[in-house]
Amino acid sequence: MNKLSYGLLSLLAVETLTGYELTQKINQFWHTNHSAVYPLLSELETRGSVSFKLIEQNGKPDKKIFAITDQGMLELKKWVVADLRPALKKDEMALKLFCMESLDSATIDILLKKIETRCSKKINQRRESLENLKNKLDGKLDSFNSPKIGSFLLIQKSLSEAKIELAWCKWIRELNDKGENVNLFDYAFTYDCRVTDDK
Amino acid sequence: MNKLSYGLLSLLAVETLTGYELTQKINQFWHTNHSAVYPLLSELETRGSVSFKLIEQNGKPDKKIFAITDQGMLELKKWVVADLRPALKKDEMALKLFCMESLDSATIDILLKKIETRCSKKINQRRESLENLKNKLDGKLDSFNSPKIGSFLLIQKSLSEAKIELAWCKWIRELNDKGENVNLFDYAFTYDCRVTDDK
DNA sequence: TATTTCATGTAAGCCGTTACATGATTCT
DNA sequence: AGAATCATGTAACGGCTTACATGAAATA
Repeated sequence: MNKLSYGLLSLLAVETLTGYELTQKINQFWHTNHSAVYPLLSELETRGSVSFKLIEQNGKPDKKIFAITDQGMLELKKWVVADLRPALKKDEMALKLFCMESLDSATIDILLKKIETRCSKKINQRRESLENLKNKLDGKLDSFNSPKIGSFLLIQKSLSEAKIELAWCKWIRELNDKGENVNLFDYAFTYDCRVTDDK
Repeated sequence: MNKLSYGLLSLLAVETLTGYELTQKINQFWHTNHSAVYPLLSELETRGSVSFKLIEQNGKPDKKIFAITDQGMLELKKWVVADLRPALKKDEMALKLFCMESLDSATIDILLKKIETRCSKKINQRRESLENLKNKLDGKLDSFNSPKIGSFLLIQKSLSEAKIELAWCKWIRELNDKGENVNLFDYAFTYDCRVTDDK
C-alpha cells in the first residue's frame, strides 16, 4: 500500500468514481496519471479494500465504478492518524529563479511572465471549481460533516496559494522598479502585507 | 540531463559547492537526497558541464568542490528560457483532509495539529535563513544582480507559503467553532483577508 | 480536419528512495 | 552514551512517466 493507494481510498470515501474520474480528481491535489491509477485499483480490489460495478457501454470501453469497502474504510482511518510524511514539491520555477543574479533582465522577464500565466490559469480553475461546488451543493455547506467539506477546504487552500504566488511575482517586478540604492531587505514586510489584497 | 542536473547547475552558477552542500541547499526548493546527487555530479563532470577541485582531509572523506564551467553556464541559460514544466506537489495532508466528512472531530484535531506543527517549523527555518542571509550580506541587497538575490526571493516565497498554510489551519478551526447553521461559503473571503496578518 | 473527451489497460525504462558502508569529531 | 554533522559513494528495489494500443463522439 503506497501513498497513492490511500489517496484513492480517500476520494472513494466521499463518492463512488471510475478510474478515469479518480485520475482527474486526485490530480488537483496529488500529481499522478492514469497508468499508475488503474493497476493500483486492481490491487485494491484483490485486497478487498474496494469493489466495483461494471457498467457496459457502447462506443467506449466498459466502465468500472469503484466504491470503498468497510475494510478499506478501516485501512483509510488508520492511515489518516499515522505519521504525516513531509510534503514534496518539485517546481522548476524555483531552480530557474535561483540563479537570477547571472541572468539578464529580458530572460527574467520571460520567466516571470510564464510563472504569472501559470498562476492566473490556476486561479481561474480554482474559482470555477468553487462555483461548481456551490452549485452542486445549492450553496449549503455548514459543518465538518457536510458532504464535500474536504474538497471545499482544499480548493480554498490551492486558490490562496496561487494568489500568493502571483502577488509574489508582482512584488519582484516592483522591487526591480525601485532601482538601485534601495535595500531589498526592507521590503520583505511590504510583501507580506500585499498578499492580502483580493482583487 | 534531467531536471535535478539543471538544478545543480543553477546552484553552482551562484557559488562553488561540494556534493554534500548541494544536497542540503537544493532541498530547500527541490526534494532529493545525496544518493541522487553524487552520480549526477559525476555525469556532469564527464560531460564537461562542471569541474571540481579535490581537497584532501583527514578523518573525513576527501572533499570535491564543484564549479560550473562556461559550457555548463550555456546549458543552464538555454534551460531557463525553455518551457516551464508544471510544478508537482505531493502532500499527504491533502489526501488525508479530503475525506474529512467521514472522520470524527478528534481525528481531525490530531491531523490539524500535525499540519500546524509542520508549518511552524518551516516558518522558523525560513526566518533563520533570512537572518543568516542578512548577516552574510551585511544587510545589503539592492538589485537583481546582487549576489544571493534568487535565494532571498525564494526564501520569502517559502516563508509566505508556510504562513498562509498556518492561517488556513486556524481558519478551519474557526469555521468549526461557528457551529452549524452557518454557510461556510460566506467565510471564504474572510480567510483571504486574514492571511495578510503578520505576527 | 484535428484535437479533446471519455475509458481502459500494458510495457519499458528512467528515476528516486532506502539501505548499506565508513569514520572522526562535536554536541546533547 | 548516543545522536548528529561532515563527506563520499554503491546497490537493490519500488514507483512513476512516457509511450503504445483502441475507438466513438463531440468540439474547434
